[in-house]
Amino acid sequence: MLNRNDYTPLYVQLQNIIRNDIMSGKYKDGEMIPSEAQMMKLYDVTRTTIRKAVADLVNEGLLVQAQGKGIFVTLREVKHNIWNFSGFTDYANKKHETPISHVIEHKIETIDGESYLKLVRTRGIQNASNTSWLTIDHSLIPLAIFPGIDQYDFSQFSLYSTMMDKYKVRPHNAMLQIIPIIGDATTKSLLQYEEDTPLLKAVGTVYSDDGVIIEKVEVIYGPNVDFKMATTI
Amino acid sequence: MLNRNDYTPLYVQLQNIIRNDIMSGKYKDGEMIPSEAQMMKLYDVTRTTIRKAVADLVNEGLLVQAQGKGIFVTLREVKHNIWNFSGFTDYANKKHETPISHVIEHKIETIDGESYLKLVRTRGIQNASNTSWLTIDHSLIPLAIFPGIDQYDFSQFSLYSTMMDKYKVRPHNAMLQIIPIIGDATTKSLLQYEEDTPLLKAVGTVYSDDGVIIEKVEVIYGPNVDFKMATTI
DNA sequence: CAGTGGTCTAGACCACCCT
DNA sequence: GGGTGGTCTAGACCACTGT
Repeated sequence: MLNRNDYTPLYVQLQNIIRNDIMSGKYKDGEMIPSEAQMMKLYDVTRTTIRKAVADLVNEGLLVQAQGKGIFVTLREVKHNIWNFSGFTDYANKKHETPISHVIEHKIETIDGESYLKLVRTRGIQNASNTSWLTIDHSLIPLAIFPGIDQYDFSQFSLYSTMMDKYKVRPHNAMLQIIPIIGDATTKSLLQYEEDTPLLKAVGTVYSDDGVIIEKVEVIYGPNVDFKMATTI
Repeated sequence: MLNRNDYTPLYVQLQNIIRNDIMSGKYKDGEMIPSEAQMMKLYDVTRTTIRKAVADLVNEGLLVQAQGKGIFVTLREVKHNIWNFSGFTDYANKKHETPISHVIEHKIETIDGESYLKLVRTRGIQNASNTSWLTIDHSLIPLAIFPGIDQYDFSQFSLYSTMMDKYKVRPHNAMLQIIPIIGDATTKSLLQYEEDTPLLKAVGTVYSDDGVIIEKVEVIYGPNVDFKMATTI
């Protein structure tokens, strides 16, 4: 039942109840769950609260609503919409998820006489019980522009926040190429999937306001990541 | 302004207005749009309606809301797109190549009580001696908006030119999702490649100035197409 | 017809952010 | 403090679905 003294919003509590009922098998795939009117009585909240809870679950892809029929369970892949470079952390927070980074590689590398911090990370979100890894990021950060940036621990701190806060350099735009790939064994194990699902990789360069290259980046997106964009024609 | 006699829900009308204001550059990337309270006065609807409109656009990834701050545009504008929807013809001409279209399917189809022209084409460029096919396009064009558009031969005429010239409807913006796929046998034979190279597919919706859906589109890009973009962070 | 979700109104109180 | 979004209440009328 709902706890009105809890600081957790009622609609979140309600979502958890519904999610649980689905996961525990009380409501099975394709089956109808109680109608909005029934849930109003059942949980003693208004329809707005019910609809907010349901709308979010519809958005997650766990439920579908059909006018005149009811609310039905549709178990399928949960898709996320982050192709953004701009802030994995922001994205995760917005979704009420906890962002996680794991540093795989962190070393200084010299390429064509230039020193870079090479950073390889996996990034994901952690909810309640389990962690899902979403991307593998390879970054090269020029030490000439960010001297000493190799001291920071980027499993804890956001790369872009550090650039802005400590170096007063703001990532501004990026040139990217999108490439479809078949993940190799390492990729599969890092992103925890099995089949030969093709993935997306973005390869490109990130520039500051001044047009200086501040990062060369390569991001592999896992099978659960949605890559959405808007464009003018 | 909103039209209360229109059968279109107010929040949809509102979404179209906001989407348009973003696409037209009235609200720029990163900028704040009017607050919920301001929009209540501006459009004379309740906050619920505003919030519904905004919530959907947040979900589309066009806006973000920040408590205590406001509603902000997060348009990741694609500036250079080799793959553009805006006119395969234009693109080819710019490259001094001759564009070619081949119509594979051209028929009327009814989906959910709506009639559409279903158009499947392969498109490519022809230079000197040989032709290379670059994309496979699936389009659904609503006949309610383009009555009689099925009479035109789209191996000869550009779809968008026809829309503009004959129907005075201008494609304005698109919402797309990019998906990596493995081509099936048909795809391989149409795009003339052999190996199990993964390809890119764009699935989305094209809107006119008025926010009306004028095309549902699915484009498969062949192995020779570069998918590049520039974006602000 | 009764039951379902879809839309909308008119309020209320709160937590958060900035100055 | 004043403005912002976040949550919630208590209604209303409508369109759609099934029997």
